[in-house]
Amino acid sequence: MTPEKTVARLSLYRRFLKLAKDEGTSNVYSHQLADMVRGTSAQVRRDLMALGCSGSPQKGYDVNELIKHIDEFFNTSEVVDVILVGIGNIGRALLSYFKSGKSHINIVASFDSDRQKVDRVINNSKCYYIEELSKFVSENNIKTAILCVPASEAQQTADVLMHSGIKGILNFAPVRLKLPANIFVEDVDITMNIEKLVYFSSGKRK
Amino acid sequence: MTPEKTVARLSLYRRFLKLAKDEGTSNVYSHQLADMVRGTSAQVRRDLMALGCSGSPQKGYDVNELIKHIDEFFNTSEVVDVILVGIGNIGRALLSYFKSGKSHINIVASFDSDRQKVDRVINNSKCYYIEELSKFVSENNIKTAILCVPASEAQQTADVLMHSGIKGILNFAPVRLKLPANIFVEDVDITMNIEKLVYFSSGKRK
DNA sequence: TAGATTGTTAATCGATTAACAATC
DNA sequence: TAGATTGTTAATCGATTAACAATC
Repeated sequence: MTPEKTVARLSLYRRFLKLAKDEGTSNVYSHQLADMVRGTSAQVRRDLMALGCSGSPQKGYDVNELIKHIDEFFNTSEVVDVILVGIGNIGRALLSYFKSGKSHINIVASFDSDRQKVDRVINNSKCYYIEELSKFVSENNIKTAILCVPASEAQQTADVLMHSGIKGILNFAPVRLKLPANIFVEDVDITMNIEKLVYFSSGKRK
Repeated sequence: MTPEKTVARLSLYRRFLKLAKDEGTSNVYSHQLADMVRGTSAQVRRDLMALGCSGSPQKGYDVNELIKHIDEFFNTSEVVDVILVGIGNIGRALLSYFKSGKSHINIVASFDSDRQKVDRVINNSKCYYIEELSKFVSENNIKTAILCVPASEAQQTADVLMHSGIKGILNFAPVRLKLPANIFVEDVDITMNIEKLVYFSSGKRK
């Protein structure tokens, strides 16, 4: 229903708003939020309108009200359990990053095919053997997974995730996963990002 | 000149084509490449046309010719030196990922403000003290940087990068950098990605 | 030939941008 | 009031999609 880009921007607005709130700011203008997302103020107004938020001239938008609405949108009152598959360098970095628990997103368990890693607790989440994944996912009704396995294992692991009932995958493997359209896949493709970056920073930018 | 999305897709095409070549495939059809990028065959044909590549009915496109053209587009014959700032979990993961040297992108040096890390060689790249960054960048004519410092230090580090002559930044810090328009910034915002993922995998997807 | 794919043009779609009266 | 910002509509822009004759 809500377009992908709007969802992405709402997430960024929220981060900015929480910082603003911590600093004691009580109201913001659309152009301040626009700076945050490299967008325009009209775009921000449209996003917030879609969310049912209204502002006023002179005062702009109420920070607390916006946070409340965006929190509702993302349903942050409910903790979402997520699993992570593949304890390599990136996997470990993500576990470390999310252990803070500031977010409503919680990496409840991790999985690896390396027996040496199994049963260890890395950054608050216990590592299980990959074969236990299916059972864990269905028993705990997990819907979202972070996939950090090597490229060569990505597709077969994704298939397991799908059959276990996972509906969304954040894919760090440099491979395009072939999955049915009802599974939402978000690719984080760093090699591609760097190639793009090098291209545009080498003076070929329009 | 070339749109961002096309550049991103070309990078993906190349990866797919190299795999195909290794498997002995000599020609591909637009729909095969379309699968790779979750796009359409018409889109692929347009991208390749923009690149000056032409195919033929029945045979499609010649794999070697495409690789040649895309390599030329990305200028892969020339090794591009890139620096990395911030040896935390993500920084280390990236160094490990790029040490293979398969790509034309080479992380020549890394920088950190922690004296303990300085002078160590982590995954083929020596770590320097952050204060040496400016000198290193200008002396070695570096144009591209990967920024993995904590959010609190991101903006000030980005300012240093800019003043040193960096033109492109891959930003892993969950902060929107404020930089002039001539600096190309690519954000890798994992928190946002996960929030988006959770939203769309929780049944709210259109 | 028949059939799938090509290059290329035209139509569609959606998002962004511009514009402006209403508001505080 | 004057001025900046708001909600909202209309115009623009660009990318995607559809269409189709030409090709091997």
